[in-house]
Amino acid sequence: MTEILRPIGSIYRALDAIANREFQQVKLAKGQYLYLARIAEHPGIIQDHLATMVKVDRTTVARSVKKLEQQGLVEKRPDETNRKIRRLYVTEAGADVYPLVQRENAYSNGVALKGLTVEEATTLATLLEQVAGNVAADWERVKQGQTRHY
Amino acid sequence: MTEILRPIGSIYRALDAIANREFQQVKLAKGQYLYLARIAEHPGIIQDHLATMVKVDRTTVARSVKKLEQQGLVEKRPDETNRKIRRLYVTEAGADVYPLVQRENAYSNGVALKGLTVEEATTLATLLEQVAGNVAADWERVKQGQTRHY
DNA sequence: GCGATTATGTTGTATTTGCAACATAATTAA
DNA sequence: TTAATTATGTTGCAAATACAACATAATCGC
Repeated sequence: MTEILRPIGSIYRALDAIANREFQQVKLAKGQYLYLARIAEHPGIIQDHLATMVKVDRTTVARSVKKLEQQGLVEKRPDETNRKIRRLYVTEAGADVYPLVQRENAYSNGVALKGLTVEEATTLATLLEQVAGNVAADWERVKQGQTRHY
Repeated sequence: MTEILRPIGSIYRALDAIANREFQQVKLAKGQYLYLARIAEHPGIIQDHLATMVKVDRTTVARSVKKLEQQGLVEKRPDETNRKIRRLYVTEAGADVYPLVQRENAYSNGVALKGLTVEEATTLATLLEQVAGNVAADWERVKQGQTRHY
């Protein structure tokens, strides 16, 4: 069978390391750029959904978002009707940092796609979305404690 | 520009989390499956090259491999001519664990490719290899301390 | 309506991770 | 040959990460 996991791993680890290093300049800790961007793009999202969206452990997201809050980049607001959830929004300061994240990500994306035609890039994106969909279900199952049987 | 980084991130984090969880059964700590597999496939590889290959920080690889050694899954042998490097090999115990890593990875790969035709999978793999190549150079530059200019 | 289950959030704790900084062998340059 | 640079390896340390366990609000099933 065609192997796709290894190049995906290489691409991810390389670009994630670069991103984390770059964002130290704006005092973002490892991983925080991910959450900041998603919150900026999905105002009012709650932590658990954020975790599911990015596929990171709930408790990791919880602590990282708490830190974003302490840094004044994100705020948690109570919901009108649901007393348990806290909705997430970027603050003004957070809104200032977000474009830097976008710019870095766009740059990395450009590096990644260098030498591919527009059609190739589109094909790649489409196939990756499909794969991401396939994998999401498995992740949620395992996160809920189910074990695989080979 | 077409966005490919996010699905790649989702796929990676989801499958990496699953893999790490599965491999707890064979007492592999987070990340160790990566190194064990590469050492099994490249007998005699040295730590630094392993780090470059998988795109993980040198010092992280160093500690993870040290632990593999302490667990008796990998051994470090001196080189004939070079007194500094230590060549890595899987032990018999390590050779027993390696197929389990292969099996899990193959399973995940299958989940990932579900619903894609053989041609689509091949296309995807080819494009991903190209992207991985593009990204590798950037990673090494940043790891050597060079900063990007946007 | 009420009990059971699920969803959401938090904290404790052990571990991995990665940047700095260092040590020294090997290689390159002069 | 020797000095400078690079390659390889390690350790200190601060921080992120993730599993387990818990708390409680919300929702579901009856």
